[in-house]
Amino acid sequence: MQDEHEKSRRGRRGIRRQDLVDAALEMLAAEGEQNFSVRKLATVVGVDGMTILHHFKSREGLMRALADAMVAGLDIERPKGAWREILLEVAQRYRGLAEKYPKAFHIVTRYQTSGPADFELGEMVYSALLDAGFNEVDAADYGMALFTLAIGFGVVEVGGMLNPCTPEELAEIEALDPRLFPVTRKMGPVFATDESDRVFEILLGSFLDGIERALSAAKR
Amino acid sequence: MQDEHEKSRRGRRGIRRQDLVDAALEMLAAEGEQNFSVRKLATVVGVDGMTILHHFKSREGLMRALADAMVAGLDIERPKGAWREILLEVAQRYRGLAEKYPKAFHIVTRYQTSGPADFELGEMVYSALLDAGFNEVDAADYGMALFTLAIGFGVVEVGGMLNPCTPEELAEIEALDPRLFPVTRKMGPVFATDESDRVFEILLGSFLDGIERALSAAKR
DNA sequence: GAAGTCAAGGCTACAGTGTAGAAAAAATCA
DNA sequence: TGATTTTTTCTACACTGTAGCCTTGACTTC
Repeated sequence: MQDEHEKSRRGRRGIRRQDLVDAALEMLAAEGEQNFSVRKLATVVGVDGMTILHHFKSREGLMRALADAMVAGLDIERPKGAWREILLEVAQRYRGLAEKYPKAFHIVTRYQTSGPADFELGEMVYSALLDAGFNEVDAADYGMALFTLAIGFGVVEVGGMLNPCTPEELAEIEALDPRLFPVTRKMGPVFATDESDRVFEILLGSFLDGIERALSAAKR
Repeated sequence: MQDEHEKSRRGRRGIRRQDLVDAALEMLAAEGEQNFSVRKLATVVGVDGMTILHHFKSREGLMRALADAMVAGLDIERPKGAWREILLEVAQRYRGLAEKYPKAFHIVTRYQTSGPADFELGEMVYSALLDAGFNEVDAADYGMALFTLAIGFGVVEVGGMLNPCTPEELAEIEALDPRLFPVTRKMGPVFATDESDRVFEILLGSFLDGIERALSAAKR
């Protein structure tokens, strides 16, 4: 917290905190949280394991730093467009982040308590909603809904739920009793196609349309 | 998998698989994944740790069983109402499940690959969407969107992002530069209120409205 | 310059973890 | 009965996060 402005300071052996975060993020995204360990990271970076813990207090402290680094990596420059473009951009960036760190993105939900961690991001979204015509209470609710939608979708997507059915899963569906599960059996082939883009479009589109409807209802 | 139909069979020492799952779920929900261990569970149940691993092959196998047990615990009886009531019910049940197991719900996203694990749940949702007038492709997409929305919201909510701001977080907001973050500062008091119900309502409401719009557009 | 202060970084030790494999005990089958 | 399979336990091993103590270097202060 207090040394937020001197991230690039390096110690005696040239260890920059940012380098540790970058290497940790790469390893975490590649191997997953279960196979990630402080000691493995240490050998990759070439330092003693305890050095890393000295920088982040604990494994959990490191994880928290990684979550912060990820949302900081969104780096959205404030766009000039209307509120709809802004919100769309934010959601797409979150999705891109999830796809960039498939096995690491879920930790964002664990350490991001009470709203967006990045204040610039929040300022951008909430001011867009106020400009659109919401009062402060509604702007807060719809803004939180956007972050919830974006992050929630990302977690579910990288969790694999939107992946096309594997042949084994498809076989499992086709082994179902057609009298008990007629619909699921009939739709089997559809589940074998990639639906993720369409699901994202449906969820975000209906949410943005819902905003428009709420705005026009308020003006009336 | 192969002994799905004989869950209540008990071995020499009267250990039922379901008892292990129940105890594990309770411990996991109470202590969180980080503080959960197979050995701790074993001492609580009163057996050797390796006995549990024999039943579930590995820690990951146990976790997978817990994820399955959670979605099985949704136990939604097929309601008679229109599609809108059915989808609303499913989403609310998922939210209730997340709130029942706050520290455990996120594992659902990790092991639930390619659609809802519970085929009865899927059959219910997809047939409702077909009855509403969707073709099979659209029904699949909108159904997946519902599960994504429900599970994603649950994960974000139990992660704490929708909790009201704590006094410390509020102080942090009020310490921001008013020239750089005018909106965020002005909205501080709003963030200190509980927005979770409203966010759920907004997201689910606009999604269901989006379905209605898509249906009427298709009929035209 | 010298002395003192403090953070960076490394070493060791410890309790706890998941897992593999062998062994014992009970249940099941012939 | 005897043979075999499954359940349960035991033992051992590599690995984990963490605490405490140490050395080293950079910095401040006189």
